Formats: sequence, structure tokens, C-alpha cells
Amino acid sequence: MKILIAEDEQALQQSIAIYLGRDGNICEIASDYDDAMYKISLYDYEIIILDINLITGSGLDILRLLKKEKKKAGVIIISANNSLEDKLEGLDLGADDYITKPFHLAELNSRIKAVLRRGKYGGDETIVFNEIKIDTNSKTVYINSKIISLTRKEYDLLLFFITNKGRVLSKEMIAEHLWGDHSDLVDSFDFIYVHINNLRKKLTREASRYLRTVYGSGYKFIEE
Amino acid sequence: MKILIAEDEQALQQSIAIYLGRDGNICEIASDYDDAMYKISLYDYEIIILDINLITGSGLDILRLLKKEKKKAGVIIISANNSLEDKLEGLDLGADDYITKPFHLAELNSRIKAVLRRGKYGGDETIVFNEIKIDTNSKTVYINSKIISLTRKEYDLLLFFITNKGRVLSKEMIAEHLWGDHSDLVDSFDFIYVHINNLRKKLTREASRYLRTVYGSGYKFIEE
DNA sequence: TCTACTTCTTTAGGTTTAGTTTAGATTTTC
DNA sequence: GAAAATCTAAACTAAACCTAAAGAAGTAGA
Repeated sequence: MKILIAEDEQALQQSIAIYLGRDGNICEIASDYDDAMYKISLYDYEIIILDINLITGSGLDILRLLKKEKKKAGVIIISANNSLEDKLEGLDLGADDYITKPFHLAELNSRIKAVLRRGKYGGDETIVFNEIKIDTNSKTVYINSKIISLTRKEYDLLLFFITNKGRVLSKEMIAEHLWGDHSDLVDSFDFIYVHINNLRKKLTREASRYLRTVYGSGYKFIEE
Repeated sequence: MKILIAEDEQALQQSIAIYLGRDGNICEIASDYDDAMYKISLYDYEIIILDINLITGSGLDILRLLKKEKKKAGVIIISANNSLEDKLEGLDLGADDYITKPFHLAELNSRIKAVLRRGKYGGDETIVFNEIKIDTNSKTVYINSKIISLTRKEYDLLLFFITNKGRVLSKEMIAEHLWGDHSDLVDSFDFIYVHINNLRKKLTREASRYLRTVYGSGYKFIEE
């Protein structure tokens, strides 16, 4: 489960990330408005935990963007403000739930589960690139209409590349996206080579050609 | 990653440069207000670490200039002063983050990463000069719409020239820009000849004409 | 809960590519 | 024409990347 935490209070960021991380989720943190916007543009999260009162911009604007771009993330709003207007406005804009500070992490967690059960987020999106088709709903990857079976990391990797085709993705960016913010602790990204290698082996000769090494910089999925 | 460290405390300069250098970044140091201004005018850094309380001028003025000239650098302010006003003023002026002395280098590092991830600096910029096109997103260089493949140093070199076209760049400046402050240790800049030469060979006959030797001074990329 | 199985991470050696050094050739300036 | 600066090719060194395999961790089924 990929979760984006858009919250500018450091302590709260960390608690949420650690708590949800224990459940096997991968949390990325966006520390301000722009960071949140950027990350949302990069990837379709399943859950976004969104502080309405970010210092550098309003969470409501982020919500508007999400709706406008038809992102399917489940959104849970955090607010210090208990006013009914805010709450209604948030829900009007398509948020799935609303929680006011302070709150227990366990409650946040159960709300996330509830939102997920509702299943709003998991539309029926399939991503197609030449002979590669990814059904994000069933997490199935087809090449020339034949299923290839990928592990979770391989799947995440492929999806990250294919949704950012043409862009050079550094090992740091990859690490952060696939492993969340724990990756600070690691001082070598060697394991990424392994996953790249595994992924390439599972792709067909043709398809693996798209995934290019950019020596000294990272990798990119060429758009062709 | 090109980082400018605008800080007048020598010891701190060095620690930051060494620490960040280990991650493969290239750090240039500006020891005072004028030096910072000059270096900023020369090149679009990706990150600028800016001490607000420089002896010879205010970091806030540097920030104003950056904003005025629409530079895309991520700016992290360092200050000994923990006042909220300063913080807010800095952020108002477009700084991306704020850190108060004393701080752990690891924290600076993680803030840099956070700022970078926000990706303000690396939108979808393509730089065009006559028949040369550089897509900084995919790190691809085209000449007459045909891709030419450059190594990292060659790419950095070309980018440095093309963003400073018309200006004579000395070997010292080039060395500092491409290799950071480790270049103090080297007493000859001969290796630059090699890279210039390699770059010229990879450019077309036409394009390599832009890159002129200025005997006794350095090189310049003529604007035409 | 135990076992078998899958996936993930770590390690280490090998391969490739890039970067640096060297030294002799060439050019420029005075 | 001599000294300094620059160019160039090739050998050398270092860094980045790949790959296989083994150990660790996680997962599912009995």
C-alpha cells in the first residue's frame, strides 16, 4: 500500500509513517504544499493523508487538483480546525474521511482501512505502453497479451518507470519510492541493481530494451 | 548534483562540503556575499545552502535576487537566529526550508533530499541553442534532432557552457564547477583539455565551432 | 505452529564505462 | 625562434554497473 502523508509537522509525519509502516505500508512524506503536488503528479497513491493547513498552501487546493486530474486516491483530511464548514468543504471536494487533531494513530489506521474497503480508489485503470499492458486493479502485467508474473518490487519498479517514462530516475528516487523514507538509513543502493536486473530478465527481449541505464545518473524508460 | 554553499564560517563550509560530497554531490563554496552573487549569476545550481547572516551582506538579499531572476534553485537557509520572523521572511521570499545552527549534517542532508524531491528545479526544461537541444529531464542532448551521447562530465561541461554563453570560463571555474572544491588539491588543470577535446569530438563540426578557446584565459561558447 | 515456498536483501567477483594521467605534438604569443 | 599554452591519443585507474548465488525474511498452506 503506497500512502502519501502531506503534513508539515515533523513529529506527526514521523509518527504516522512509523505507525503505518508497521502494517507493511510504504509511506512517503510531503513536507509542504509543493512537495505534495509534485509527488502526486509522479505517482498514483492509494491513500493520501492530507493536512488542510499546510504552511505553504491549502490542502483543499490539492484536493481540487486530485479531483480535476481524476486521481483515484482515497483521501483522509487532517485538520486542527474542527469547524463544520471546513469539514463539509473537504468532503464536498471528494475527500473520503476527515479527522481532527489531535487523534490516535489507531483511529487513523481504522479510517484508512474503512476507506480502502469502500474501494473508491481502485478504479479500473490499465496502463498501456506499446506491447506492455498493466492492469493496476489486479496488478497484472501483460506483454503481447501474455501474462508475465512479477514480484511486488518488480511490479512497483515497472509501474514507476512507465508512469515516468522519458525521465531519468536516480537510484535515490527509486529507493525512496519503493522503500519509503527508511532509505535514508541505507548507505548503498546496490540492491536496486538486483531488482532492475530481475525485472529485465522477466521482460521480453523487446520490452527490456525500453529500460535503459543512464550511466552515472540512474535509469530511464525510453518513450518511443 | 550541484550545490552552492554560501557560508562564511570556514569550518562549517568544509564540513558541509565534505559531508555532501560523499553522496556524490559537487559543492562549490561562496565565502561572502559578493562571491555568492557572482557564482549564482554564473550557473543555475540545484541547491543553494544560504547563511542569512553573512558578514558582508544579507542572505535575504541574495534570496530576493534569486527570485527576481527566476532561478530555480532549491534554497535552504541556515541561521543562528531562531526567530520566527526571520524564518517566515525567508520562506516568504521563496526559500524551501530553514535550519537553525547548530544542526546535524544528516539533517541538512535529508532536508536537501526533501527539497530536491519536490522537483521545483527540474521541471521539464529543455534548453535550445541553434541546432543544439538539451532535455535536462532525460539528460539527452540533440543536435539537429539527432541524439548525441555524452558522458556525465561532457554533459555537465556542455550545459555549463551553454548556460553561460558569451562568457569566458577559465579552467579554474570549470574545474570548480565540475569537480567542486576538491580541485584545490590538484595543481594542474590539464585534464580539462581532455574533456574539452572529447566534447568537441562528439559535437558536429558546426556545433563544435561554438566552443572557442580563448588563449591564456579559458574557453567560451560564442552566442551567435 | 511447522514447513515449504517465495521474495527480498546482501555479498562478492566480474564486466563495462568513464575519468585521469602521461607524454609527445601542435599552436599561439611575444 | 623560444616559451608557454593547448591539443590529442593512448595507457592506466577508478567508478559504476551487472549478475549469480546464498542467506534472511516474509508468506501461505497443512
